[in-house]
Amino acid sequence: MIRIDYRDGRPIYEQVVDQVESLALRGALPSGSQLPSVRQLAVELSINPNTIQRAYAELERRGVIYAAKGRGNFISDDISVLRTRRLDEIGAQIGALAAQARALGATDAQLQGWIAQKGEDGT
Amino acid sequence: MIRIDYRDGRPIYEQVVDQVESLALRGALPSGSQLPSVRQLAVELSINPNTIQRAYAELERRGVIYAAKGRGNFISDDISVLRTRRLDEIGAQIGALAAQARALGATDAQLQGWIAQKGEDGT
DNA sequence: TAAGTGTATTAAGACACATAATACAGATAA
DNA sequence: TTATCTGTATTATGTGTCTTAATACACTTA
Repeated sequence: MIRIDYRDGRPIYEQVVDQVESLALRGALPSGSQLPSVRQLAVELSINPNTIQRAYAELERRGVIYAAKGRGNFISDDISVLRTRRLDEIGAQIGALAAQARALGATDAQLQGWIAQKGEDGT
Repeated sequence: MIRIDYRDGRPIYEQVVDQVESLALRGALPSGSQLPSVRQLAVELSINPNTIQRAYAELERRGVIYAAKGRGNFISDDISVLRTRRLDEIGAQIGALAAQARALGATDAQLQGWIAQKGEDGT
């Protein structure tokens, strides 16, 4: 379900955070569904439980999951507001990149092409 | 000309690389123009010469500048191909972000709005 | 020759990341 | 109750990156 890429320069705990958040925001992990336990996921991914614990703590800080002592970690309700917040972040990033591109001489047509859907050209 | 932001989590040498590259690709630093010497820029920014040396080495590796032993560092010719390469990178990033946004339910109108020029609404 | 260039090396400290080994408290099923 | 799951906290250790520091050497130019 979750995969670690050791060629990726980012920390392991950050990769776990991003993947769980992505699955939750897309609805692949429904609200209330239980995540693997800290120790279990550590065994699955062959990494240290402390690293999983750090990832889960960050996910709880972001409101993506909640922890129930002795029971486990679960996907939060109110995922929709998190999805809206995430879309705002992506929009800000795209806006900044678009501004950079314009400063380098990119045309509107180029920008349009970059955000066009791929693999759905109707042929 | 170059500024270090210590609240920025990125390494100093990386900030120097990005800023010099940006100035060069925008034409603010014309081809052939001389950069501050390793020691001089280190004094200006109050950082270690080794850190500047590392930044300049990376800029040379990217083809943004070239080093002439005993003379100094200079902006490369052929900046245009670097600009094209950089635009390709930005395009790939925007494309990836756009795909993420669509997966979260973003509409075409939202995507259009994000890449629209800011501060030029003609009012 | 002297002063300024780039370049290379070695050492040290600070910090983040990850691992390892425990320990403790809460929840739950036998 | 007991056993075994859960989350959580702590301390120690190792590794790698970033940065500083102190030199040293080769090249260029006034």
